Amino acid sequence: MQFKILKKSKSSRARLGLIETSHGVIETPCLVPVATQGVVKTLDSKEVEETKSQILISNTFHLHLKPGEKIVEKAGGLHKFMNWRKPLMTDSGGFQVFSLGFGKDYGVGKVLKFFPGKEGEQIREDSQPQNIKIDGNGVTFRSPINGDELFIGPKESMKIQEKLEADIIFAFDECTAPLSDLNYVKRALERTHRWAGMCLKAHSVSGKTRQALFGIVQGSHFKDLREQSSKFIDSLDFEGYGIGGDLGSNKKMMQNILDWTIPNLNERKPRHLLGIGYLEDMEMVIKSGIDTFDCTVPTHYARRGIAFTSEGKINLKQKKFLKKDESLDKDCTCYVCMNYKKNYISHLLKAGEITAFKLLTFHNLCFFNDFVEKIRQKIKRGEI
RNA sequence: UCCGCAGUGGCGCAGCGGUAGCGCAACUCCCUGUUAAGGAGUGGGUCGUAGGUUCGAAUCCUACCUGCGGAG
Repeated sequence: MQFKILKKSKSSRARLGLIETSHGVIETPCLVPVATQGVVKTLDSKEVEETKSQILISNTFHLHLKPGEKIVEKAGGLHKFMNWRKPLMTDSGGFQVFSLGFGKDYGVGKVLKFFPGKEGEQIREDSQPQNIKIDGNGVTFRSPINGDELFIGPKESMKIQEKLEADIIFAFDECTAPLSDLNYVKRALERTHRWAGMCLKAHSVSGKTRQALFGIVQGSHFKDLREQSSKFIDSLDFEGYGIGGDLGSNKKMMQNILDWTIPNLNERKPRHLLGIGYLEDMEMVIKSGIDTFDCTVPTHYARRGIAFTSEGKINLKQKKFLKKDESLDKDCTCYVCMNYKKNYISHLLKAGEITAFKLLTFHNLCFFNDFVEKIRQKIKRGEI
């Protein structure tokens, strides 16, 4: 992998760049659609390409469980397996430490909402999630499929990701919950940092040099820890960075966290923001210096019946859309907007037809990719 | 014409003496490295009509209306 910076903004940390991989070139800043199980839900790979998506991210934990990395390896790697010829990332399974652990226990996401209600609850040092066990070597999960115990640590994650053969892979980390207290996060950060070293070592020994390994910065919403983590991860020999973990309880905090982190990272390496990507977050995130970011929102919300448009989100399940004989977005030129109307998509949703999800997923990805393209244009023109 | 069954929120039903619930639909909100075609909440009924019995009736009785089934 090679990263070339084409232009740096004079007014912010935004930059235009190219990430070159053996499966093609990505123009950054860039949205990374989520293909957890080796598929962007409801679309096939040809359709995803038609949404102008440049790179996808799949998941180590999910593909390890089903179908297992050996199957993917024998099929010729994930690109071939899913018939996706463009670049791919795999996430390390570190997010599942959170989502299947404390995230599940407390019913929270990585961006904390309604902080007042949950203020009393704190995850303290030495506490463990109910369903998984975290220790210095890694994490013991329970398979959501059959309840089997399964252990994933840095070495295991690397081994799985190498067999999956994505172009960019991530170090195994512990994504902490936003309710974690300072002492918990300190301990978790020590683990994540130790694991980062182990991942680098495991990956270099295996000789799979075609894959770029990115290290992940953690530290929750604590300034000292974010600074410490970004400096530490930068000191290691990663080819790029992921910024993960909880990102505070509001947009301002998210920006602060990026401001504490990004200045400490080598500017010649790409920076990926893990799991963030509401439309309203994008410009801020890019101005903070993020090159790529993945987010389930365009695809996930599509399956809730929601379309993103230039006039905001609309919920096509609402009865009123049965009477709207117009495209999802008047300015969008995607295949769905050129060929289908709100009334039909609304009808499909109400009839429980899966094609509704496909049309909405396709449009949302086009809309998000267009949105980022416009931000790239703004950087090019020197506007941000 | 007779006999039987049924009429309860938009729809489908439960309740069968102490002044109404459920599912679906509707509407609102939530989802940010996918446990996710998921979750939370709100509104809406003078219980076919008219009488009667009773302290009290959606619940018992009578008549009528409407629908379904059967007989002739």
